[in-house]
Amino acid sequence: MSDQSAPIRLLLADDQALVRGALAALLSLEPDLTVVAEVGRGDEVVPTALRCTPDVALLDVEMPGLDGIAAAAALRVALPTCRVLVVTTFGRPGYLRRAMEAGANGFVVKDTPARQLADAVRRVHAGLRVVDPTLAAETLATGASPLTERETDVLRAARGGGAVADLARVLHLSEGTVRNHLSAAIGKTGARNRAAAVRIAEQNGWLLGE
Amino acid sequence: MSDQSAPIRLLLADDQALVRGALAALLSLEPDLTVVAEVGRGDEVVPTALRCTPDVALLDVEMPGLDGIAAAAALRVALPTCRVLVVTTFGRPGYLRRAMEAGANGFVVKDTPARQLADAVRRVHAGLRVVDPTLAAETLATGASPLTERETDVLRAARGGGAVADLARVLHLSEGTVRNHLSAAIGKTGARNRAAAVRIAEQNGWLLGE
DNA sequence: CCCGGCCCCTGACAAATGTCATGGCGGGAA
DNA sequence: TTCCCGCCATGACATTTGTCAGGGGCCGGG
Repeated sequence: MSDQSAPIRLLLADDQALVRGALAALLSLEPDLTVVAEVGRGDEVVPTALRCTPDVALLDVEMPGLDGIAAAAALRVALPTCRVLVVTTFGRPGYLRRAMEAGANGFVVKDTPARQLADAVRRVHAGLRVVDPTLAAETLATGASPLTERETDVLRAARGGGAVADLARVLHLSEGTVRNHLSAAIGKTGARNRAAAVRIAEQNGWLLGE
Repeated sequence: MSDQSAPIRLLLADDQALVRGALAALLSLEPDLTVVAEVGRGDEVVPTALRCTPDVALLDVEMPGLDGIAAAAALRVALPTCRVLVVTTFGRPGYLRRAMEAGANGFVVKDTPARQLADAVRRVHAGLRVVDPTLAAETLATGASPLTERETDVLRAARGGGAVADLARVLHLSEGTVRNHLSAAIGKTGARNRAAAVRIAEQNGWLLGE
């Protein structure tokens, strides 16, 4: 397709070097695609993109430095001509929502067939939106996070498995306040446990952002 | 290398279709390697291998049906001529240990550079062992799991975040017994929490096997 | 044979956790 | 402005959790 025009320039961002390289190999098989840059950290996306001016950036969500959603948002303002395709391991409903709000043009889960990736890239480059339909439905069903900002903070801090006293110290809050927020989060998630609440919130992608 | 002899036949097992396909593309670039089969589930490894008779099998650890370690062990007896290279996302010390005990010939983490993968495959095919040196050291340091079988069971069941009563029901144990096992596990892991104990055990790869 | 390890259970206790009622503070919507 | 609503905080309470000290039964090695 369109072999006569200039190839689509790609930037790959994934923290696992092996899959990064493998994706590069896969996409390089297509004559109309070229990988012009690869990075392994979220905070390298914008600097590298400014240097290499890719047409499309493929961003993983789970990355050190800066998560893929935040990187997408930053890239949006730094290089508006560059389309963003988020490629992630987990089909967390919240991820899709956040990615779209951050201005991503497409969202692909890593267990879609390999052949479809190149098409997704072309679609995104053409200005179309690409979204996994199953995931889209699930996202609509799950809805946005019911958690308040502090509740999210507390839940995030609780992931490590620390006691209330620890969380209070880290968050500069009273122990009672922490317990209140936790209780609220437990109620909203429908869990009966702090641990279960963390798990549920995580699965829904409500705990993004460090 | 050795373009004149028959190419090395490969089987790929990874639950994420995209990385599976990408790895296939990457390895197919090498003239002396051929991908003869791809599967997305652990329990498909042996049947497919018997049909396709690969020389080397690349197995992910996290897979539905059967984890990569168990698949490696099964493959070992079903098709002894086939070498096994475990390729995994997480450098859990316990994974490496278990993989070696299961008869794997090599162990590669997914954030090693892409170029090294083909070499690893060739080394394994030549009968050599391939192991990430950093991870090997860490494995030696961490040692085998100190957890007893029941302690492991209880900890596994506790991942969901259920209360003691729930675990007791699932495991057909008294609540007191569950608490005792949990307490022991907490002590051995050095945690001060059930949740933290689960986290630590998981990170060390002590919770494998459904 | 006896000892030690693992397993299962009991009962009791201290500590952590989850819930509730209550109240003050601030900002945004009606 | 008034009235929510989120946020922070207290204190009190019931429940859950983690710990400890027991007690049995089953093995396998010294």
